[in-house]
Amino acid sequence: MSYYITTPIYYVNAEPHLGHAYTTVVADALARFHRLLGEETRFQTGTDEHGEKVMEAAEKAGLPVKEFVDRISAQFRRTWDEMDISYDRYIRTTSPEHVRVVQQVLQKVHDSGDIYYGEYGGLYCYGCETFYLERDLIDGKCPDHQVAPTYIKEENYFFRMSRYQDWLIDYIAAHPQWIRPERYRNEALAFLKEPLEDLCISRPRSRIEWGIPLPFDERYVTYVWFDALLNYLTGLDYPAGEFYPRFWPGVQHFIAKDILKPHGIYWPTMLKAAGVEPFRHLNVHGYWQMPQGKMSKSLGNVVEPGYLAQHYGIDQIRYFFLREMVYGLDAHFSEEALRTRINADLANDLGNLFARSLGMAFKYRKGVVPHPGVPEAADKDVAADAQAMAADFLRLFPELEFPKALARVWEFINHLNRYIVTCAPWELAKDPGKAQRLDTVLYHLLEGLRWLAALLRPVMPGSALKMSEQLGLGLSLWDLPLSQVLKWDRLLPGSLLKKGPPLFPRLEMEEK
RNA sequence: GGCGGUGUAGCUCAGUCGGUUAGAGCAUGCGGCUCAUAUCCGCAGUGUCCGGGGUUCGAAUCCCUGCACCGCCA
Repeated sequence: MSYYITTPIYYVNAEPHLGHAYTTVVADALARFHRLLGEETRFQTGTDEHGEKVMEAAEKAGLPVKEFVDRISAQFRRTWDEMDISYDRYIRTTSPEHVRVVQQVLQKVHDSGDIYYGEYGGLYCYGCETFYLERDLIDGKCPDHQVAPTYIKEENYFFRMSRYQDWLIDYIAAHPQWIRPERYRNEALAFLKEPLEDLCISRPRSRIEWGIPLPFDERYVTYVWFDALLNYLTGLDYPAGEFYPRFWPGVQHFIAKDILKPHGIYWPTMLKAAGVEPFRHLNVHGYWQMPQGKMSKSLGNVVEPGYLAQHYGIDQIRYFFLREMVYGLDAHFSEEALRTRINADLANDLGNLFARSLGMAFKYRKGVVPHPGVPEAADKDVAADAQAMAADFLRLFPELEFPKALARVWEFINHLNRYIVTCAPWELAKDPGKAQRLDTVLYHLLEGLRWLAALLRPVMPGSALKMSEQLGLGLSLWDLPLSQVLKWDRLLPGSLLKKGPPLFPRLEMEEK
């Protein structure tokens, strides 16, 4: 089974914020997870660069459109690089490959009769890029922009989305997990209770130039969503490239709830019309609620991922994202909550466990992994719990149950901390007759840490690597599929540990 | 206006098919340890499970209703 993991391509009319970062980190963690299991994995992100709003944003910035999109797209890419995002491909909708794919699909759907030419007149808001009905207006103005829309009548091309309504309803009904979590599946079904209208997929060039020309009518460019969604096919070099048959339809799309409609309705019907199998899952997540309410520029509470990463550390942010938000639900964001997680979970529990374990190994055994003796009950408990933790983690992670998966890992961390107190190695060290017992305890501790490093790799890649280095793990204990790494007693007695700075420095809570 | 969700400890949340004294983490208080990043371990709590009514031997859980907040659609 192969995994094709995607984030949305982010719209370049605004700079990267917390929400973009969350989607991207989740997708990255899952991609790393599948790679670790030795599964064929491909992960992609990128930017969506056409449409009227982008033109406007460029104008506002006083830049030629191309220059503007280059700049913002690069900014997104830099942010992901700073956050250790392991994308295999970075898609831009202005790239020639993408333009080619969009035109091919349009032509195909046109040829098969699912695109027709028609006339549409209505009240159009340029800000929303949408036609409005009288009843939707507030005081005759667009509800979002407070601007009176203009009546325009124009001829356009329409995609016969309505033709696939029943098919889509049946497909959703037959595949309960297809759109997940369930609340969003229900929302998609709610859309479909009303008759589906055909989708207007063109914009006249007289009005907007910044888009992909329709292959069958040069007077028009493609509607930005029809263009953007196809990036998922471009990323596999559809239709002739080698990736397409390898990775389609094993697709895991990750999106935030605001773009459920395009992904849950437009996209599957587009695929159906183009003769392409549906994706495997659409994974929809919620919003980060800010302390002052919704995140918005006017409130000045937009959080930049780059700032967080620099201030608190990449892995700290990644951990927080996955631990604090139940996938699919909204969650609260605050720097205070972040600091609390960092100190309580990372510095105190995990970081300190790691430091005290290695500290004792150096103090009592000169940094050499000892040979374990015959295990006692407490030791066997540790080994058994490690196995149980791994089993739970491996089950929960692909179900997107990140908080549960991590909480389970932390149960094991607590177990190891308790194990230390119970066995009291500092007492054993005082009695030469208990040398072998001390060896056994230290070995079990270090071996437990090795399992932690292995499992935390998708979540905190940088820290996991530091752990593996300090544990003296060679490539044979690290760069292998998890199934081979996760075997108790694999840590090699006699191998050398390495000292290092604290994995997760404790933050002072007073400072702000 | 229609549909849906949420409401549980000071805070953030878990509570499967209805079944003993309703749970976790953080914060708080007390005790223990000294290997460790003043960390760790143990103990202690505290609750009108949003209000009201109903079904049931038994309701945080099911039904009705009211309130509050949120989302989607129109």
